[in-house]
Amino acid sequence: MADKLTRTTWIKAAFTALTAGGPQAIKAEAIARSLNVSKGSFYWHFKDVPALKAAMVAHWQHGATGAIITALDHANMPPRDRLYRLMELATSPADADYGGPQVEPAIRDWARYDNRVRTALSAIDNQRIGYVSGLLSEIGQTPKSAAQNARILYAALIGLTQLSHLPDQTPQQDLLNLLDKILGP
Amino acid sequence: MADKLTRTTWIKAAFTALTAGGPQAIKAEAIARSLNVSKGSFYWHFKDVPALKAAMVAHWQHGATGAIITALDHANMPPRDRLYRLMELATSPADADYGGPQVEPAIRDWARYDNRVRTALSAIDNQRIGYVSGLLSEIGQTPKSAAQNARILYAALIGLTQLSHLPDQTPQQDLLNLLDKILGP
DNA sequence: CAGTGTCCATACGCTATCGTATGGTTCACC
DNA sequence: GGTGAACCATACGATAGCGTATGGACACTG
Repeated sequence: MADKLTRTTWIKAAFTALTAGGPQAIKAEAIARSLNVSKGSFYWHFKDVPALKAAMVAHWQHGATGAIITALDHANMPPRDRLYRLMELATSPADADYGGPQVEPAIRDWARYDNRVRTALSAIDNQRIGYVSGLLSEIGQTPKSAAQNARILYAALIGLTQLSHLPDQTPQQDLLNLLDKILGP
Repeated sequence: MADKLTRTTWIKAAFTALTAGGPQAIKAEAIARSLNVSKGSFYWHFKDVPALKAAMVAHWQHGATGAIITALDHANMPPRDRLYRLMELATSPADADYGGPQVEPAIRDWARYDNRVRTALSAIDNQRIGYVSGLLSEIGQTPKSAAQNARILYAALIGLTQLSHLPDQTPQQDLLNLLDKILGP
């Protein structure tokens, strides 16, 4: 607690604030209070609040790229199993590095009101959809239907995550069931 | 322009602000400026800002209930055609009454940080999913798989709406294709 | 034409947040 | 043990938003 803070400490605390209160909760003094320091510390590490936000976007974009996908590529699995595993990992709350289990929805919200975030998120979305589309192509689907099915799978994942507050929700089961429909018998 | 404002005028302007800038953009003075009046007008029509927000939620919840579904129920269609028509209507930007074509995503974001909005949205979500589930049951699906497929369809709809910024996006085509997969041959 | 209610403008105090300026503390290093 | 850099606290002015208080413009009514 008596340690010096680092830039990354501030970024993680900012993500915590983002998931809890939305983009408007990224405020210098509020985050400073959550870290038990004053905002004098903040303005030493960052030029201003926009600089913190830019650092958050860069940090997230960098981390969201490889985490799951690279782990999957190193696993020696056929594409079909890799898809099932991907759906399982995607529905497990493992975004813990960025301040909470619900970082992505908050990012997606943030992107609606901030062009820089939207650009970063679009890049990530395209990359992930492209990856899934590639796996579906390996299985034998045509490029066109592979791309479409990848969009559907990814969209369902996003939607199920947003609906997870509903009672009796099992996003993982639903998603695996959808994958069965898409892969066929 | 010289007309007197009404409560509904304020609510619609507030929805415009919501879709453009998010929940934190619902500010009395800012909306007053967008209406070319002073905030003295606002505090005559509403007790305070939370009262405006409550009125917005009530207004949206009331309108989001029947619009499409009641129109469908009055149409003499078999359940299968009704599902196709529902998917078409749901992907057409017809939320114009609430201040823009992207009200629902903004509401969904807002719900993450406001319990009252979350309650209202959950009710609407459950109602819609229940309706779709009912249609699938009429076709012959078991209650369990009908409920699951309804969740998947609705989740895909939400996700595709959020991904609509991607290039070459045809959410409607993707959704109809998913419906084919769910309905079977 | 006096009275009353509706709708809005203006002015005020209050609080939160921003960014800056300035000084203090701690530690490494010579 | 003196120096300088890293890190943080405190104090300040400026701005924005909230809610209130008060009065003015206007229409309707008797």
